[in-house]
Amino acid sequence: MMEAELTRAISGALERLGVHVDPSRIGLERPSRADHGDWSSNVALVNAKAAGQAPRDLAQRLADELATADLPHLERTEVAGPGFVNVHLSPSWLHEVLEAVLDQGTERYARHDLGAGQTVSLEFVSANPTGPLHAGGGRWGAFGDSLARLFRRCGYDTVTEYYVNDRGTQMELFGRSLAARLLGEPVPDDGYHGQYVAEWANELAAELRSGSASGEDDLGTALDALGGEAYAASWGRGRALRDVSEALEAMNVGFDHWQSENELVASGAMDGAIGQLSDAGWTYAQDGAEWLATSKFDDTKDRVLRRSDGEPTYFLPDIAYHHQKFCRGDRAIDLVIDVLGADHHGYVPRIAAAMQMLGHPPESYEAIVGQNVTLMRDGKVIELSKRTGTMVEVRELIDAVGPDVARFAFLLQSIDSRQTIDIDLLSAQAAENPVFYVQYAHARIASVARRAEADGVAPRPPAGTDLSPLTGDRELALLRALEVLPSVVAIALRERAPHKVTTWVRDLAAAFHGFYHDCPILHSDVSPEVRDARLCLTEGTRIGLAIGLDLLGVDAPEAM
RNA sequence: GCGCUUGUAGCUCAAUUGGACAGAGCAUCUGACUACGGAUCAGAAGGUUCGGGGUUCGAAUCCCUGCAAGCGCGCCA
Repeated sequence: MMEAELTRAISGALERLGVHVDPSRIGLERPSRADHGDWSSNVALVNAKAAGQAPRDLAQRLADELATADLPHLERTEVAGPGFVNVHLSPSWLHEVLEAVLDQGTERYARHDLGAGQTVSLEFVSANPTGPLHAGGGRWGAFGDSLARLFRRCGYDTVTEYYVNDRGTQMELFGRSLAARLLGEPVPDDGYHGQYVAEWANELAAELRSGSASGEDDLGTALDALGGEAYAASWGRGRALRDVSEALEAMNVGFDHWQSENELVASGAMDGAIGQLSDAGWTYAQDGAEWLATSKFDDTKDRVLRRSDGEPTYFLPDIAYHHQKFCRGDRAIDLVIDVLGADHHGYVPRIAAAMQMLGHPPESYEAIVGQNVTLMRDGKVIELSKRTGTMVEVRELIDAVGPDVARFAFLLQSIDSRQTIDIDLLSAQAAENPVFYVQYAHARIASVARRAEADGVAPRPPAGTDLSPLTGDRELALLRALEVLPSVVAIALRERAPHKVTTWVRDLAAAFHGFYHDCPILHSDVSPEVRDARLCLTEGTRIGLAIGLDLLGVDAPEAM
């Protein structure tokens, strides 16, 4: 808001100086150093050459012109460094920010309409339904879910989805492994060897026994009666999905849509897609297989759609799936996003190519590729292996440290950077996890509110409280932190970087703890005017923390 | 070999995407209210932003190059 007014003022001042700059290209930022003012612009620096003036000269004339402009809260302007124009405002501008925070509350503050009228589909996790979710998968759950929350807060109609690869070789192997365990036979070499397979086989056995009329039939015939390995596979699919969804639910991650590959194929979507591709002339036959000319786009080579034995590769249903994501139900999706691990990045060019062949504009499909998680236990890397069955389940991680610590840990750093999680180290240091620092700030505020209510002073910050007493360094720092939230939300969305919210929420908590330490609120020697203003600031902070923690999918506790 | 991603304090990571003196948390050291919740606060120490060139008012960020790490390069998924 202030930013828009400043842009307008600078633009007007430049016009009066005869320098024409597109308002959208006027750079404005909040300086990191307090003595550089509240806002700073580098327009003079950037446009000096075009204006034919020395940067500092232009800056000085702009600063002078700006000083005479009708700009609310303006205290003074100055030129600094190579040609920055720094703007110093009176604290009243931050008091207005706090008023807006209190007025708009958790629902409306830092909410944008950037995506009004647009729909987005976000797919993430989509781990094969052949076992429990690996702890590394938690990163995609936390990231995808928080990104979806950012999209929603920015006004996008958002659908989250999980693709269930319940068809093909891996499912067959899974069913065979489960059946083998059930019958006490050796698990195939390339099958699933994890401990969970044995446990699930026991569950299946119990179901088979209780389902059979006599209760004594041998398991082999009971299983065969239901469909043998195929039944084991489909039973196992359901068992795995229940496990996965419960684990994600525990981390506060949910999906709007679970898309089964089997159902997709059965619906004829795959045939429709391949028909459309061949009609458009993008397919060709070679060596008995059917190919898609993805190299006509960014892909390095063409890809097989249908093997020479007639079976579709995984790629074909995937195309059909992505194609239909653009038109789920009765509404068109403007943007389809896949969140993928680095081990799948090679897959992006081919699916992007296929989407363009099907008539979707290039910018309507986006792949976010994140780095995988390395899991450690007591300082040693754990390689997950289907063969030996070694893995760490998210469930174990959540059980060990709790959902908030786990989720915060996943969202602590950029998705571009590799993440190492040592489950022992994280457990041992769970109490020092930064999430508690933030939650503690929220709980403290709740505690202050309770105390204030018990004391009968200002049950809640009354509207129209005079905020002008808020001029101390700690108070201003806290106000500044609050002021930034709307742009943090917008930037985090634009950069697809939920971790920026994590960084911000820690900053806000730090500013609050500092304020709380130095600025008594309810002490008897605090005047009612100061007390009320500080109560307002406290409530505003609570709103900011609640918004940030909600975006991160982490609880904002009233007490700890 | 080619491609994608990454390289920042002892460790784990940030850095308003080209801005001013690169910041936090752990870990180390030193301090702080008769507690509105000490799960807090203040201070100290810690840096050739992997090396080398370049672009410009200005580079951790962009370009070139070298080094190192992870991942990918199937009629597997």
